[in-house]
Amino acid sequence: MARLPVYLQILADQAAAGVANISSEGLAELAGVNAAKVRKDLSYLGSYGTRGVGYEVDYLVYQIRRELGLDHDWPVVIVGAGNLGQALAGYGGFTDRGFPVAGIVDIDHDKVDTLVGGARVRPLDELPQIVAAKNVSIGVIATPPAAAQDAADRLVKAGVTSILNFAPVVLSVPVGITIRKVDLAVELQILSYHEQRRASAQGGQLHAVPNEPGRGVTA
Amino acid sequence: MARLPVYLQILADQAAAGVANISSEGLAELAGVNAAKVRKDLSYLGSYGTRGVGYEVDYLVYQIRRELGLDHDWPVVIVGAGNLGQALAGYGGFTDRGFPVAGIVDIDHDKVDTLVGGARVRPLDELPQIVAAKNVSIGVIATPPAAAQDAADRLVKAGVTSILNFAPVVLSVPVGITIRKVDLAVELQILSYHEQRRASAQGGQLHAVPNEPGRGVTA
DNA sequence: CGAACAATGTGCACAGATTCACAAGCTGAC
DNA sequence: GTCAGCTTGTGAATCTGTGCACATTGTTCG
Ligand SMILES: NC(=O)c1ccc[n+]([C@@H]2O[C@H](COP(=O)([O-])OP(=O)(O)OC[C@H]3O[C@@H](n4cnc5c(N)ncnc54)[C@H](O)[C@@H]3O)[C@@H](O)[C@H]2O)c1
Ligand SMILES: NC(=O)c1ccc[n+]([C@@H]2O[C@H](COP(=O)([O-])OP(=O)(O)OC[C@H]3O[C@@H](n4cnc5c(N)ncnc54)[C@H](O)[C@@H]3O)[C@@H](O)[C@H]2O)c1
Repeated sequence: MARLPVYLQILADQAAAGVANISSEGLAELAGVNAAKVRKDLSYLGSYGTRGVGYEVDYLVYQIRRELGLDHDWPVVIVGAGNLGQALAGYGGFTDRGFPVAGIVDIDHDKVDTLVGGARVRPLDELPQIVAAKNVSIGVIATPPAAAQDAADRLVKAGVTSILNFAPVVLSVPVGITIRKVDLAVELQILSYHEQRRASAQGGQLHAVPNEPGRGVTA
Repeated sequence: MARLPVYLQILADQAAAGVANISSEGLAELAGVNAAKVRKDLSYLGSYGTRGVGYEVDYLVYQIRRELGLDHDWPVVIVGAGNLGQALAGYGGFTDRGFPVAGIVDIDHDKVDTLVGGARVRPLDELPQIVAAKNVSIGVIATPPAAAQDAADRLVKAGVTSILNFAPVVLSVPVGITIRKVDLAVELQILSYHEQRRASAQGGQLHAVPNEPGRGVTA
């Protein structure tokens, strides 16, 4: 399930805050979902909650980590050292969460050998060596859209089996390769869609939002 | 539906490439989804496809734009001018797609008045003025996790009704506010989950991927 | 020890999304 | 003008995911 990472993050927070046990209801509240859903999800792990008490936070963290394959690091290679690639490479949050940056490559010779976030940008040609040396299986594409397919092909050829794509294009990859796309413009368009409906819902006055009668989350 | 933006992007590409008509099957192929799904989605727009021919690309683009509320610009305000905030502000792709950056604010006085991507960083206090002056209804949160809830509260108070959140925390907002979260670590964890399953699927040898026997997309 | 209590795990019903299959409709060629 | 060939639009079957409700089980306190 795609909700496990969310639980994991919340549980890690709670553990850090010294919480030892949590009920499905408590976790559901924090995650903004239904309590029954939480129990179903956790029971899928063959999980061990204690009736009358709840779940032991530490053990749950361990279980989810194990299920997600986070019991060891997954080095990541970034293709494209532009605006976004640099922000990603310079961001410490990935290493903390088990995704160290094994390398970042760029086709532009002016960018090669510059430093971003502690890593030196390497030429695109060295991608296979980086992948092989660090046993990388996850690649991140942060190139312009026109170059994204080429980047994907190179990653696959180098041996990467999972790709996270930030370029707003649909990539074509061999079967067996897992690919996920993060398109920020799409996210904004979904928001504008909601704004649109909000505006055209009778009355049409903007910014007239019923405030504070209960805090909820609109998924 | 959350697929409309994807169709829109593909159709815009096709239009730019000079394609005048497209069949549901063609579009489905490009979007990596089922053809019947495409037809259902488009028929929801009360759309006009021509039997025997397909859909007129330009008109479809117009229809989807209209449905998504993209017939006019939606100015966006960014809270937090760090790594990510700067990358977002400096990225031209948003303006091109109808989401100009109305302003970017930061709590750090050292960052205020610096230039990022053509915009000058403004102090956090000026958020209400920016929102009011440009009639902003979409806010983007690019602050550290600990400050994200505060940023959300300020955005809501200033009159923003939709929020895109990059901080890895679950935000609590009044009902009526639309919120979407983009958590890159979650995306990576989902990839590692697939890697995990790949590795533990009998055999366990990494990087042994059946190459090129048909190019598909693993959603 | 036993009873009240608390919270899990799951059967079941329901709602929404997905896919299939096919009738209806348009186009173009002969 | 008619017919063959495509392609849409949609009814129906199916699948997936969600949420309720409750029996079950462990805990705590008298
Ligand atoms: N910057 C953002 O905030 C943002 C937001 C949403 C989407 N995106 C998308 O992310 C991608 C990168 O954006 P950006 O702002 O960093 O662009 P950018 O132009 O700043 O950086 C692109 C980098 O990729 C390099 N490059 C070009 N072709 C390459 C190739 N074949 N192999 C390797 N490297 C290559 C370029 O030299 C450049 O350094 C784009 O597709 C963009 O649409 C960016
Ligand atoms: N950089 C990335 O690639 C990346 C990737 C994934 C997630 N994120 C998330 O995005 C967020 C920002 O990341 P970053 O790398 O840009 O961090 P950063 O530390 O570089 O920047 C954060 C900025 O927010 C400002 N800030 C702090 N408190 C504020 C407040 N209350 N109001 C307004 N501004 C405030 C800080 O002054 C700073 O300039 C973080 O939550 C991070 O987890 C970043």
